[in-house]
Amino acid sequence: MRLATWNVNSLKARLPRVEEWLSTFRPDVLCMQETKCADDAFPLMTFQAMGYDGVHYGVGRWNGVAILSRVGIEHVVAGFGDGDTEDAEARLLWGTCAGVRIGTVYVPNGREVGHEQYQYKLRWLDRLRRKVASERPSSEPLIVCGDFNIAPDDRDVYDPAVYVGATHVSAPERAALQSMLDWGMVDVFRRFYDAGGLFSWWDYRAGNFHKGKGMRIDLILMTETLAERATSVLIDRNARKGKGPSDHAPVVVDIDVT
DNA sequence: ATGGTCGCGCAGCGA
Repeated sequence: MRLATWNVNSLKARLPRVEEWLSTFRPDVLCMQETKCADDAFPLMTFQAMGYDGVHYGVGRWNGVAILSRVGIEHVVAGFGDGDTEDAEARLLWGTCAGVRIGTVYVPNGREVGHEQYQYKLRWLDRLRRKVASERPSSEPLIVCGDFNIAPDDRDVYDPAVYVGATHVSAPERAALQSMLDWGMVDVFRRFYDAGGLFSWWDYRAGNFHKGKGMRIDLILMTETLAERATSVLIDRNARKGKGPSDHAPVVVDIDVT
């Protein structure tokens, strides 16, 4: 199975790039974040014409998540579906593709440390951890991928000094991510790369992409039973180049599920 | 030149 995650930063603005990318990589599953569209504006037929089924959860303008699959999508759940009051923002969507339970996540940005949005981010991450643990036993195949808005460690930012005191690197955020890893999820990218300087997001401003000033905040977490079958991972930074890119690059994993 | 970007949606905010 080839699975990818990509924060597209508006599906409407990015559709030509997404179509081009799909036809090149032909993933079995593509999880998207920040579609910024409502469900009735999701261009499902465009994807169907390319052989993909798709589900979307969004209310327009901000956030919005989607899953495309050419190996089927079943048991779709929008949001946490944990019985508590549903989050007002569309940041989480689940589906089962070829027997693998998959969640696409757009973790809140947090704005700045201590901000009300930062507290929301930490609460959201804790709720995600509980949701993940209730979704499947850690011994079973489970993938949670997307824009976590967390750089797992200092290798994942271009200059740790720049980010002292900032969101995305704070100890509580990293601890929240670590608690999911402790439960049994693997940041599969790190199974293949030890180096720093390998990023998935670069600010549009000030030519940061061309200066190599980025962060790795788009993650594919999977349970060990899948991670041990992963055969390759890459961040397609070519997708960040050229005219009209998202500020995020897709992350792709190949898993031998035969 | 002394900042430098996008997207949404039409001002200014969020990232």
